[in-house]
Amino acid sequence: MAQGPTITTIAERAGVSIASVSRVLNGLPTRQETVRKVMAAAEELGYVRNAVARSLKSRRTHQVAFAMADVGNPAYLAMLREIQPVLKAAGYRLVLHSTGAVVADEIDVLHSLGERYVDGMIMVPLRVTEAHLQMLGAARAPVVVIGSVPEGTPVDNVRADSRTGVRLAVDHLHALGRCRIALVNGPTDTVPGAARGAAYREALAELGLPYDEELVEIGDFYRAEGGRAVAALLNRVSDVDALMCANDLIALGALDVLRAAGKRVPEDVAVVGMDDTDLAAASWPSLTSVSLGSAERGRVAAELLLDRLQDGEHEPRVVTVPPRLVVRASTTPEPPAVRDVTGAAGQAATQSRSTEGGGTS
Amino acid sequence: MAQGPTITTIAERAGVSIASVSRVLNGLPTRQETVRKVMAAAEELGYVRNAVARSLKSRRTHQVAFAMADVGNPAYLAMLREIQPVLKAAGYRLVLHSTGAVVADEIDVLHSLGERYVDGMIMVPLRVTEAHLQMLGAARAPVVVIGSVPEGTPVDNVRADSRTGVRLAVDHLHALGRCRIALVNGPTDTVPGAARGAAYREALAELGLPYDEELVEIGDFYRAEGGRAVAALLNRVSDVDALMCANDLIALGALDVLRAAGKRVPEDVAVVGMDDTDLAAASWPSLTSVSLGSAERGRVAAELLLDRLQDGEHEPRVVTVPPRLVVRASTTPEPPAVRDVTGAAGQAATQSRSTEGGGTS
DNA sequence: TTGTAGGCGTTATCAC
DNA sequence: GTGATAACGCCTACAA
Repeated sequence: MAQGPTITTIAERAGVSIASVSRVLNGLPTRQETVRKVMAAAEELGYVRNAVARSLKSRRTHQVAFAMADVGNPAYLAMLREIQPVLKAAGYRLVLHSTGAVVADEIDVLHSLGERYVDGMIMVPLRVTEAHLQMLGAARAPVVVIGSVPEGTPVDNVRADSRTGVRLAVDHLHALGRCRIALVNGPTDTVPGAARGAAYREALAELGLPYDEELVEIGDFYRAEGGRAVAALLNRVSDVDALMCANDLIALGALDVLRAAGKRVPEDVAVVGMDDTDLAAASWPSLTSVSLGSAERGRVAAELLLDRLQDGEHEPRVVTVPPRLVVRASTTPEPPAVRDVTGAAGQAATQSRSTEGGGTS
Repeated sequence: MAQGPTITTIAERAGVSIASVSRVLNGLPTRQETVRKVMAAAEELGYVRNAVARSLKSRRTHQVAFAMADVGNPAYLAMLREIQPVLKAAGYRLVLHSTGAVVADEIDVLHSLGERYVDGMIMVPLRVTEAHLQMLGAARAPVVVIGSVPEGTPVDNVRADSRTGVRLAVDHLHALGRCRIALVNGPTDTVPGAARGAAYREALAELGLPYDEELVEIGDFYRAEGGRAVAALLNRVSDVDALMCANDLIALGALDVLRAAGKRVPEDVAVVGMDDTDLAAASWPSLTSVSLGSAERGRVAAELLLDRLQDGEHEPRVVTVPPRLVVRASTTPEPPAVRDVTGAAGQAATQSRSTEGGGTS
């Protein structure tokens, strides 16, 4: 781990100036003889260009940050899986930020954008506060936000359509003859929690079903918490025949609790999750879930950012990714060979790439 | 997105030299009056220090790279989830590299270490070639390898114990009265594939069971491939009563195929996976799996790297993480409340943190 | 074609 | 205490 060689070292070794070395290294027109000498010296010394020095000069790091609440969340991982190859193909490295659910940390990450160690950022805020908007307005590098921001925020924005998503699910349950459809939600002060709560209410109204507060339970977006919430719900209301869960983890918790309680799924209680993560297809029974296009949102975000990194100046763009209902065993006893129902008529085919494996020694 | 202010801008604004600005910013002893002026100017200008320039000077980027074959692989993700918080707590950012299964890409990543855009690296090579060893020997920054490298390789090394892991699984199956235990493996020219193949053979020998080539099927480490391999196997051999799968994805594929073939799991065929990913607990039936301590290996690797980044020079260290058999429904009809069997007597409690959730709008 | 020199934004070593 | 000034490693006018 000795001190690595620099262009100066090479210059001395080759008996030329550092300017010539730089030229050769960058493929600028140079005499053959010089090229040979420099290349030889570089080779012998095992020279590798210093990316930091180069960035200082060029003002480009070829790095992009991805900031989300939690690396362990399968929905974010689905985004990550799409973002990574897109950026890599364009010659960018991906820097990960896991902020926890702490708003201050998100602001901090946004602040650190100013340190210029990345050329841009993709961010999935859990809550969007005034402080967020202020930082976004003052950002010194392009930012793409996954999740809705108010009109006029000067960043590109990739949205899911929770509203339609929840409606697809509720319609599906209703069509199966379910009338006591409960909502198991996460905290309502989060962006997704709020959206899904409102959408649930709307969907019921559209179907002419009454909104019953008894049928709404707030927990958190985790499996254990979801289970607890469902237990509380069942304890309170006895005639629930369907659970609309605000994400897949909650839904898995629901399955755990229902099984323990001796309820059959879907005969006694049908269950729908959200995000359509890998866990949905693997669960027991397999889980009907609303895909909000995590993978596609990630891919689109990466593409928007790359575009912005190249061109620079357009108006802020907003892209909304349509949801899809993926029907599995938790709502229909005989899973109909994975039927898909698309939310927006004939929209972009959200190709959720199959999870790949690989051993580890 | 105007040109950001630098210490020079601040110096002018505050009417002092850049040296003083730097001192104030770094908390070095300075007169109160000067401190005030500089802070005020910095505040007004919204100054954020340039990480690149700072790195050039300090020769530290406060970044660490994590390189693996595929961001989509749950085993690597388990590592990632542990690595990230450890590094973050120590003030490091994580740069992700997904190399695909391509050896050349791994070498390339190792090469890029020389660009000094990170202070160190954690790598999980799928194969370990001569080229790998050469690059590792010449590395200009500390590297920790997850997966076995030959004695004498000058890097810290965190290993799983496939051998014991496979033995735990095979013993378990044998104890359940299974005698025709098949192996569904991934490519045998990979580190894990080779290790698991050899371990299977050993485990049978120890139990006095015959090694039957008919019972070994090679596919790949993915769900679909695993399914195909199992189909081929069942087609060839009719009396298989247990499947030892080289990872969880293969095992899930096996469950798919067995179900389609009308075989009951575990009554007709017992199934064991490896890596104990989130998918194992969520699957249908839930999957008995050998945990090779992905999470712990990640955490240990991060700690070794941090230690090396601070101190610098010790001898290369080797840490082996013990496997655990996690028994679930795919081998015992009545899952015994998730019984754990530890591979090494009373070893470090591999605390596999429960996957956390979170909604996304 | 090639070399000299200045600058990217910081930090750190000097004299003052 | 503070202010010039020299690095850090690279790129690039501009001159030769």
